Amino acid sequence: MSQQLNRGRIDKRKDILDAAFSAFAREGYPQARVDQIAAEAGVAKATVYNHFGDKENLFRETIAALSERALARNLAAVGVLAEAGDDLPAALTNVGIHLVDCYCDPQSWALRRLLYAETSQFPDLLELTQVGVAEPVAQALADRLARLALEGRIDISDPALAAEHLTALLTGSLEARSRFGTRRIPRLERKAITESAVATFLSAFAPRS
Amino acid sequence: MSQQLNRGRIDKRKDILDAAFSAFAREGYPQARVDQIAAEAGVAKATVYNHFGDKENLFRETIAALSERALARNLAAVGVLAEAGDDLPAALTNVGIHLVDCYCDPQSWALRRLLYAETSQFPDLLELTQVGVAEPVAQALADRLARLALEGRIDISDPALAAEHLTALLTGSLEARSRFGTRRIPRLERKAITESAVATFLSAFAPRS
Amino acid sequence: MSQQLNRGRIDKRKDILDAAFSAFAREGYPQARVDQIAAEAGVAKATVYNHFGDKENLFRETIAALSERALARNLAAVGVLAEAGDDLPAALTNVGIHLVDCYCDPQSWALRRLLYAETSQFPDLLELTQVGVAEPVAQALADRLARLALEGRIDISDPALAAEHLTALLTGSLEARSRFGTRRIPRLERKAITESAVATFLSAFAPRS
Amino acid sequence: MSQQLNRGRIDKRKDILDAAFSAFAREGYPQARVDQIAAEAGVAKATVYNHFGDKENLFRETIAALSERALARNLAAVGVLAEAGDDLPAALTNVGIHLVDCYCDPQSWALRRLLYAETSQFPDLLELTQVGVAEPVAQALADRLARLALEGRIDISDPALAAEHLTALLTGSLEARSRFGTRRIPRLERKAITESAVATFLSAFAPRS
DNA sequence: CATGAATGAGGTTTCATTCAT
DNA sequence: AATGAATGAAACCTCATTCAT
Repeated sequence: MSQQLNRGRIDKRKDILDAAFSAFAREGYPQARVDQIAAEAGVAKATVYNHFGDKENLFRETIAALSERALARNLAAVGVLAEAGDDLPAALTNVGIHLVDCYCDPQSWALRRLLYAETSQFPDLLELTQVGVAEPVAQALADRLARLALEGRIDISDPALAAEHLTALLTGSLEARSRFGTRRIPRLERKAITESAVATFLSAFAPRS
Repeated sequence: MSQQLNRGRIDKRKDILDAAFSAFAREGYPQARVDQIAAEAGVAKATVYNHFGDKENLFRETIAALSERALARNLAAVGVLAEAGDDLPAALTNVGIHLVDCYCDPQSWALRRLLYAETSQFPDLLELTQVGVAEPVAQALADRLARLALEGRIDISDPALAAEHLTALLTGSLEARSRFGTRRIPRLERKAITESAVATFLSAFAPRS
Repeated sequence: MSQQLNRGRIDKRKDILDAAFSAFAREGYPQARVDQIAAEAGVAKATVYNHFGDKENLFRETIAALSERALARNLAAVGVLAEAGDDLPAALTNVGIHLVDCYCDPQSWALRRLLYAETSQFPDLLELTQVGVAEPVAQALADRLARLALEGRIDISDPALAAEHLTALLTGSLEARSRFGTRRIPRLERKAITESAVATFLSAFAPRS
Repeated sequence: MSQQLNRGRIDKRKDILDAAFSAFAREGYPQARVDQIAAEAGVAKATVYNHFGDKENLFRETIAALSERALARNLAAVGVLAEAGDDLPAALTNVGIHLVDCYCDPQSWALRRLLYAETSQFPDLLELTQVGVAEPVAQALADRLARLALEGRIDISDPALAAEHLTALLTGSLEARSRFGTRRIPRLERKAITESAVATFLSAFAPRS
């Protein structure tokens, strides 16, 4: 079997996953129809079953792929804090904007919606994303804040808590403002949200001179 | 027409709504079966249809009932801030605990999960809860904070923003900690969350003496 | 119980029968809904059952009422031949027009459609209308033609057969032309049909001078 | 793809159509149950839906198949008039018998009953059979009669009208005699009907010597 | 491996009918 | 006698899944 053929197979697998994501995001897990996924992927229904066994497993793999992507994007966002120059508010605002962008990404909303919806049916997926995405990101953010604290640029005793609060301030209003991911928040509004969140955060954690 | 009869009707309607909530919360809208709702309510399937027309409308009315209850509970929680004595941190902690309790109420989680899941199918329900629950509660909290600001006890220029941030700090970590409402957060943990949120909030908005 | 009350009951019964006819004619027997009949009659569904026992019997009584009316109308139509003056073609045309009008009456079409449709389910109704409507009318027409034959004005040996042929010539094209009673045939077209039918009939049965 | 496979598909489709015709003819459209059709065809219910989409379309295709067959049979019947020898009455009687046979064919009755019954629900089917069956047959018969008129063997000025009248005389009494297709008319009776119809027709349209 | 056809299980909804008042 | 509420039976249709090719 030539690489050509393998590529073909892999491509087909990817097509199915893409179609599955699209369908699950649009309709939710129970309402998404395997027929439609197959059609959208341009393959026969049975091919979907050949590749993924059953609908449940197709869902699991779809979620796993989304999680992987979400982790990478969020870590990258947190990473921009590494290059914090002298201007701390600007650096925090910068990372904040990236985090908010991640949070507002359509795929992120789709993932969150699916997790919310299928929490009772697939408790393990929740575990997966908590352990595999949320916690590493929180940890990474806490690490960065700890570094800033060590440098005396902010005054926090519990980096994990500070990270939690920063995240809360950044994302707390997005659910309502984006109507659960239904509405796209304009860039300027996102910027304002971020800036006020960072302002409050710095007010609370600014080092006492 | 005896009161007996009317009572019977009302009770039956309520039984169905209760069973519907239970089923929707447990299985989600698409997976909840009308058969099962009827059985759990102790009525014939057709009776459900006599009262509610179809499954969709039954869902709508279930959500509406939940929203009404959620609004009342949240407004009551915010209301405890009215009796703020001299001890502002204590008063904020008190209201915080009540708000966190509302947020963690199983019915609240069920409502949120259903809204998340059915956002695309029922955009109007989302609107309903935003306008009918979230906004009034945010408004009430902002009003209270404005009063405190007028009294010079906190230093905020934008009460709505302060309310948003307070709420974010209080509830931001609940999603992860309760595993989307799947796990019950112990009272002590809820207290700690509230206290740290209030501490950060006061740090940020304490009046400069 | 005053006559007033009896009248009320009778009226209610008649209302139900009218509504039933309307529904059956519009939807056919299986598709007509008892709910709708009750609603259209302005009574409760149970009242329909109090009066008529069940849907089947309601149908039977509706058909019986229609048949009665159809018989009366058709006999009246044939009756106009009694006053045949000197002008035989005119007299035949006159009776022909009346017969065609009867045949094209919306209620007649409704009755025929219902009988056609429910022939297998209600063979007795068919019998009823054959014996109770079609045969008496055919007989009456045959009698009139026999009288004309005796008077030497037409040359027929078998009056029943002549009646059959006259009826066939008059009504044979109505099914197609009215699209099974769906389309209203204009008066002028009905007149032309009648005249050509009578012309052919007289051509065939004119006495050889 | 072997012929075996294609054959299988076609046969299954035909089986379903046969079963559908049988059920519709027996019970009428609304009372015919898709379950039963599937069972009678020896396939699963879903297979019926795979092939025909829904019950309504299955009905449409059933009617279309019946119409096609009816057209062929009727045109063949009219065709026998082409071979009219010297004996005109015999030729007309011959075609008459064939037309009556067509009319009395159980499938013809079933088709007529279904059309009568579903005229309001499926006006297009009526149109289909009028334009696709009744009119071509009438036209063909009129053509034949026109030819005979040209040859001076009958005296008609309007062939279409003559065809209409001949048809009416032939079929006018069949509805009543066969009890709407419920009773089988014996061959001898059919012969007598035909002969008397032809006799009357010829009486009316015999050329004046 | 990919596919088209087939299927069994099950879900929503409707409707004729009855019961208590 | 009249009604509003309740019900059981059943119908149409869908969908995840398998099988033969």
